[in-house]
Amino acid sequence: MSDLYLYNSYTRQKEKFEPITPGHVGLYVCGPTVSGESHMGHARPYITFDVVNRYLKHLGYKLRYVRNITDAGHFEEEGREAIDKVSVKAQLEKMEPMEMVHKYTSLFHLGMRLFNCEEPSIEPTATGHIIEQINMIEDIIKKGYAYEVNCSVYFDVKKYASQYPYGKLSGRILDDLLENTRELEGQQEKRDSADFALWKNAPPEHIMRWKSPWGEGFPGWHIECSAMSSKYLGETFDIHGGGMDLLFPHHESEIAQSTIAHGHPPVHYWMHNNMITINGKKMGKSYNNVIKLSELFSGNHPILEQAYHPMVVRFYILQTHYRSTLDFSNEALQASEKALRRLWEAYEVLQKLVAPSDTEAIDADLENRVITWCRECEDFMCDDFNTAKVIANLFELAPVINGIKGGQILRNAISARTHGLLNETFKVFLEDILGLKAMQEQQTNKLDQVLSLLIEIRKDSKTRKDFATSDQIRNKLAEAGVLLKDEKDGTVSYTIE
RNA sequence: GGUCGGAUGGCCGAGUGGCUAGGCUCAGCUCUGCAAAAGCUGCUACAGCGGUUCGAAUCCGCUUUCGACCUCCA
Repeated sequence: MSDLYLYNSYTRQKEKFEPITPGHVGLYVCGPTVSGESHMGHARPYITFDVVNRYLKHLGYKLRYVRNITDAGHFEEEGREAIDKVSVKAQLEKMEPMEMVHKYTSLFHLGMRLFNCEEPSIEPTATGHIIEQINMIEDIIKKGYAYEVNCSVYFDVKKYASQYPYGKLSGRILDDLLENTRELEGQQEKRDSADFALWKNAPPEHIMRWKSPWGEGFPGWHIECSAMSSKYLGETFDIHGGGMDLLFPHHESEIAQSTIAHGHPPVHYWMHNNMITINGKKMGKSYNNVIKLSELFSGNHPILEQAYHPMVVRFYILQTHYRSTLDFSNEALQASEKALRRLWEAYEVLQKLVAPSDTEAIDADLENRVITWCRECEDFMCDDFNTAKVIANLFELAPVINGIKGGQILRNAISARTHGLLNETFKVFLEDILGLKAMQEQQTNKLDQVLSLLIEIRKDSKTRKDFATSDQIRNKLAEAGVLLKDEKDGTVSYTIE
């Protein structure tokens, strides 16, 4: 097993990954809040950690990957806030909470499937773990680090900070937080502004509510992840992932809660992906600049010049290192589309290439370069999941593949063994690890027969030098999105856009 | 205001001391009936100013500038 190094947000440096139990990894990733449709920004962590999940498996680890669904708390469907406050009647007309949660969970799952993200091992919901959360809160109260006020429970940050390194993960200083003069709801109840809610009393109009030792209410913002991660991964687990914007207060609070409840910090390695920006600004609900996944895939959004295939978006995200910001633009996405298409075609060419018969390479220099490019992919992934460099190397290999096919490079320039390595590298890295797949479905036999006929007719007319007919066939098919390619060997292939 | 992180060629985007990132665009060439695709060639950048060093995009300082977090937020 190669040594994997990953950047730990907690220590702010790359560290060698050492699992708690040899051969096993516990991975927890903060999942979506299903009060609205996922947008492009949400895609980043799920794709990033899908690759982490895939790569850890590739390294031979047995993985338990837990990603929660936040379906509880103080949320309302997007765009409905105003209506909610207008009247009780409006409330009767709107969806049941369960209905809304179901709708957006389904949409989220659809998005994940389109992105070719593997399913987590466990996908626990917050509403399914109210009891676990209540138990944990009771435990924290018992230990003296939480207090009840007006049927709500708050975590005593000041007390915690006097004994534990509160703020270390997010680089926060407690005194600064205490000086915070912002006026927030429920602030008066807290002993200190830095305290956070473990349980909140539900006002009469609040639709999601559960009985608890402190009255009817709902869990606080951070407790679900602590309760569910410890339930399924243990009190201490290997990797916790999420977006950088969750560093504070979410993950900082998770550490505090779990540390009190269990007596030790919950996580060995914290991983955070950076944001997707648009015009330099973070894409987010509060900025009103989101592009929803359905809009992205349909092109139905004023900013979008076209629709983008999920694989293009995935590829676009993986072309950048996960800890860098990634700025959205049509230009960048279109460039990714072309790049992916070229890379994928090279992969398909490679699969059809006849392996060289010789065990000796004619071109020793090329042989060595190919071997190096292939081998480096593993090193790049082991260096904090550098997918950008992996992709760059695959692009180094693409001209070799195309060159062999086109005859510019001799078939025996590389050895049979290296040809095998090349095949293996593309399969493993492109498909298994980066999780990319073909952008179009396999063509049906019928369509293939129809196209074969047209290709045949075109070939005849070309032989007769009737270029008007042959060009008409090619142009009309192109208009329909079927591109014909005259290959060097006289055959004709087609691709469908 | 506090904390943290960026500023790389036409665009996107890797890269922590010397060695080519890569992609897209653009130009030329090869192949082709023409095209497309593919291949080859060309395009040499690191915000600014100082400093350290034999040598810096890469280390240090300052300046300018953008952003994230500090509130729900992937």
